[in-house]
Amino acid sequence: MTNRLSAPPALTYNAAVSTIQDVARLAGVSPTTAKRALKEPDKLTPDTLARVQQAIAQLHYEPDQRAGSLRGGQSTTVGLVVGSILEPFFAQFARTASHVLADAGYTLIISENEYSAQRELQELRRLYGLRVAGILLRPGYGQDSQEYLARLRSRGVAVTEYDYRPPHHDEPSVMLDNPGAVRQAVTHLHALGHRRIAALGTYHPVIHPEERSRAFPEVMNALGLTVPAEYQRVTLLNEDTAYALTNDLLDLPEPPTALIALTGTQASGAYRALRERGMRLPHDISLVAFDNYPWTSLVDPPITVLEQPVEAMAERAAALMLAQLGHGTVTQRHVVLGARLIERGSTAPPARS
Amino acid sequence: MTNRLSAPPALTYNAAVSTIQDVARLAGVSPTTAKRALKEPDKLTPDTLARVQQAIAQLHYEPDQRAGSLRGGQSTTVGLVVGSILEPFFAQFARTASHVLADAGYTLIISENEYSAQRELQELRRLYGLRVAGILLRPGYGQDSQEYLARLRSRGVAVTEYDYRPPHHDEPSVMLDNPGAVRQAVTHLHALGHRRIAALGTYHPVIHPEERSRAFPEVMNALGLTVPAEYQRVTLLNEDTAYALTNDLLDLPEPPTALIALTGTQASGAYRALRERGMRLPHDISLVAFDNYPWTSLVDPPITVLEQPVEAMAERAAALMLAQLGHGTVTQRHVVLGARLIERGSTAPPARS
DNA sequence: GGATTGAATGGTCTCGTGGCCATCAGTGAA
DNA sequence: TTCACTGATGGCCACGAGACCATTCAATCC
Repeated sequence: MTNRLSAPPALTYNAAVSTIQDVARLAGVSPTTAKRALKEPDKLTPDTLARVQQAIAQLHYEPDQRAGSLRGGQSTTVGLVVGSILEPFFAQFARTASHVLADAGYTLIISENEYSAQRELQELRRLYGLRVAGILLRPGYGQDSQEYLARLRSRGVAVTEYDYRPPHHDEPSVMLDNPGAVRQAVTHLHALGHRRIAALGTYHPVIHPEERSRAFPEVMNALGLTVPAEYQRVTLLNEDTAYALTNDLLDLPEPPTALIALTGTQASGAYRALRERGMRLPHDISLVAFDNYPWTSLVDPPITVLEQPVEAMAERAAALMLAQLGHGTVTQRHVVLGARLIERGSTAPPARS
Repeated sequence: MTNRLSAPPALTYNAAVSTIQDVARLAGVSPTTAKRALKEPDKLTPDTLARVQQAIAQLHYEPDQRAGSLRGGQSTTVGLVVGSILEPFFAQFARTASHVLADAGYTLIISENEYSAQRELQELRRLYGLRVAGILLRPGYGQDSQEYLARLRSRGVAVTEYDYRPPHHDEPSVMLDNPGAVRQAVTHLHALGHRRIAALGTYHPVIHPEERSRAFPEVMNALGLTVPAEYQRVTLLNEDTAYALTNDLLDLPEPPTALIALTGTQASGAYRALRERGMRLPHDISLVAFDNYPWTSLVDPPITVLEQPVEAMAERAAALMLAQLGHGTVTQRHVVLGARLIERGSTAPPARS
């Protein structure tokens, strides 16, 4: 079991790869005719067609997509840039988009920017190197790649954005109705009697002008409530910062009676903090989480969540992409879909203190 | 906002795409020289090199990988076939493998077989259509694609298997030490005093000869324990069947005092069943789960798990792949890595009944 | 001083497919 | 009979980069 692996003898192997030329030779026709057996079979005599098909079957011929796309035409690959494939939102999005694109003959190439501008640029470069026909992008993480993206567009790469829409962008896009979702959460908590509500998000107006964080104070104000300044901390969107922020919020002299986690990842961090402090849901505090992640219905009590229509979002995004690639048309350039509030056990009226 | 999307005017756009020819023309050298500026810069006069680099920068030239790989050489893409990208094991595997391969200049194309033989064949075809240099495969789901896989190999596609190794396969492979992992779980429970232990797996000897299910009775026997026939039900590996099977096991006259879930997905189904029945862990029953999934440390009590070294597995698999593609060598064709038992709150001595 | 060497650069062909035009045989109408 | 037309098939070139060989020119050696 200690054999050395080395490069396979390419020549020997490649000899077994058959091309349309081989098919043509075996069938006794020209390459052009052989090709037509695949693309325009009705242009051939039934007899010729059968002969070519027989040759194709015998040689197990399968066209080389690289060569096909090289000659002027579009390539059959589409890139998908996600934040992290470990995140169920992105994984589900990738799966659904992949299905829709596969039905139209495209292959999805998934790449992660890992929430880093540098990585994003790197991944966009890689995708362009493969000459993808289009890119489905979750923008906003890598500010620096704006310029590069513009260049890609000018080179005929179709771009569709999802989940976030940067200001001044006019790419076709698919978005969640973030203000509406936040409103649902706040209204739900407000109706239960909560007044001191905090949202775990990022409030930085420039670096990451995240729609949900921006909407939260506005929605609160509309209900006659204010968000104390100490509830609005600028943080990143990951699990650890949500954990830390939750602890900080609960250490305040006037801690919130209800928490809204603006992403599924933050919900996980918040939940961990609550559990470690021995707080009981919903008695000691109420929690609403974005994203209907599997664990939210596994814990006790299950968490009240705002479910994003991930599959619908991916389907619409893929359709927008396909339209740009010349497959079908769509009427709406900018799609906005609503979230669904699923009431479970983590929300209840606040305890009387 | 109701503009119609259609195909971009390809000609206009393509005019903006620059090739090595354009670079050469702008720099006033031949295409060959221009190419050398990228591949063998030390072969050029500093003056010439600078001129070409200036042209490259000005035109934002980036090589077309398709064209490069078409000419005899290997392509720079590698396919990864996973069961489901929603499964954290696969997602983590994909991420790590992607990193390792990217460092060697390869792009990973992820595709899901969704545990279906038909889908797997379809995906393998698609990958071959793109002429990937190699395929990282979780085999065993699609029995039918064996033949196709052999054909791919004979066409020079490198194949590396992970997570499961079908009998009579000699592909380079990376496996978990499944018997050893099962032994760790059983030994742990045995030491706590458990005797009636059940494992959620699939015991079918032909359809899916899964190593873990096969190892379980053997490990039990080695400890002088037997597995009752009614504990060994043939099931699929998904969440719902694990849920149903758990309920069935607990309805038996002599229910197990400890459960081992042989996959992370089955653990989730089992946990759901236990919680719905109001059973308290670890008082009423003990639970050990394969895979250290995020939710297992989020629930109360956290679950005792067998952690797979996913990143190490992916790194080794990617290294095996790279070795076959001629990048570096490895000494071990078949890698087996051990699991780590993480004792948490879901296991304890059985209650005296 | 002519031959030799080697560095620097250029020319040409190839990969597998798609697009376009050419060819050829057969058919029907003027 | 001839011509226009159509259906079936073939020839040729382009796509963009890489491999390999050819060429040029200057420096060096005997």
